[in-house]
Amino acid sequence: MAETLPLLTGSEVADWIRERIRVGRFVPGQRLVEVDIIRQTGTSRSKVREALQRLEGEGLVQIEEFRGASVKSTSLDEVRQIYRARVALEGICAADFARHGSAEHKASLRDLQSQLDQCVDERSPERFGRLNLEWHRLVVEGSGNRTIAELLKRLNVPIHRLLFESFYDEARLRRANADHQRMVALFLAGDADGAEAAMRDHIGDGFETLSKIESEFYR
Amino acid sequence: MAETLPLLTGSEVADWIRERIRVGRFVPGQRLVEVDIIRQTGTSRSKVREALQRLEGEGLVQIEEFRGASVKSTSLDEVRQIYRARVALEGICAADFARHGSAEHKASLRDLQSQLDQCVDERSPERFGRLNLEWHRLVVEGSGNRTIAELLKRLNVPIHRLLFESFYDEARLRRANADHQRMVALFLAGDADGAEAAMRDHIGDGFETLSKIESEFYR
DNA sequence: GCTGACGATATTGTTGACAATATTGTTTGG
DNA sequence: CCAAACAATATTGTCAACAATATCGTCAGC
Repeated sequence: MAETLPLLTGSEVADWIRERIRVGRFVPGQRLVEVDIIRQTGTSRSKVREALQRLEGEGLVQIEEFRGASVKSTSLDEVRQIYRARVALEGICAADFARHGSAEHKASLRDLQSQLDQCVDERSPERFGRLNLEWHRLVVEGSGNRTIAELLKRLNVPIHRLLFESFYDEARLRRANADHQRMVALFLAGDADGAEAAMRDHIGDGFETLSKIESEFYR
Repeated sequence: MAETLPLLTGSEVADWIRERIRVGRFVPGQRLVEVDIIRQTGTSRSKVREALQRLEGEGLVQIEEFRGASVKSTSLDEVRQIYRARVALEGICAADFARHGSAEHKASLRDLQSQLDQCVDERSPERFGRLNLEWHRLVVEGSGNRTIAELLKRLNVPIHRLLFESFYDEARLRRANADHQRMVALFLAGDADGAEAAMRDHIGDGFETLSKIESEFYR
């Protein structure tokens, strides 16, 4: 069960830690003690230190002198800022995807959408959450902008768990899926402005829902 | 002249390297040999290695095993992607600044604009370039979104020198300043949609100019 | 003269020991 | 019992030595 595989490079250790933060195995505020990570990953200290420095560069952990690394906590206002960035970036990706996206990408998205439609009827918010991530990732990929894709990947790490929480509200789930359906139609029609506006509304809505959730997520 | 001051922390060494990349003292493709940086900064090897790993996390350098770090070069297509991200992010900052920006921030921007106006008559593209950076930074700061500010700071590092080059074209400089003047008016009037549209056009124009410049910048 | 093999040097990767600091536990005086 | 001073431990920061690999120069053979 526990993945105590021996990791090789410092970058892989960073991936390992990032993933654990993403899924909530390491929670905000938690201290990341070097020895513990060495035990769990089977790597050397220099690799762990390298990984932690990398993650600090990404803004995911903070390092205090002689006190070590800890998972950075995210305030509600920071979540708002992240969503504002998402509105801007995914909005423009939606426009670019509608305008320049390949027929293959658009077909993939349409297929994915039909899977999402099933989830709504089956009442499986977990699965919906996963497919939802994939849906958004596909749009960004289809826009052909890897720079923005990278920015979004980083932005999403701190809010990953929140995203899933929001889909336990079924009304929100249904509304989100309706947005998705509408956007798929706009993508296929090549309506860039319409797709961008719809994406911005959709993500804006997402934050509205999120900010109302009772959560001990914030500091 | 040469700043061979002894730097203390690894993070400071990273700042030192990043600044030298930004201003073109380290050019794309150039190898960053640890010993050289140790000599120039007066720090130890572990600090330098820490700095380089951090910078790789930021995507500014690439590290190959047993071949060390080198400044990552930027293709024209990557510049395009960066500009697409800027269009999105600075656009939304413009809207937020027009909507929620403080009177103080708006006054500061108006003052800065008058300095820029002087530059146009004085024909000093270097000074215009510096003030232009400050102008954009001020808008983002005024929007109150530090997350986006951080993203933009990173995005701008690889294109910093290109930005200055574009203002040696006087027509471009005059057009840019006219854009700025128009936007300042929109900010003061609180016209969020107008400000966003203007910012997007302005930055889009910037890329158009850039992509026409003959430059050995790209790989 | 050219090419490929070989060795010398340069550069980076890794490990371990030690120093500096923080954290925790204990004792002592009130 | 509480609090402050002190001691013990844990944790991180730093450095230097060594190993692994790449790069460069040299030379033999054709």
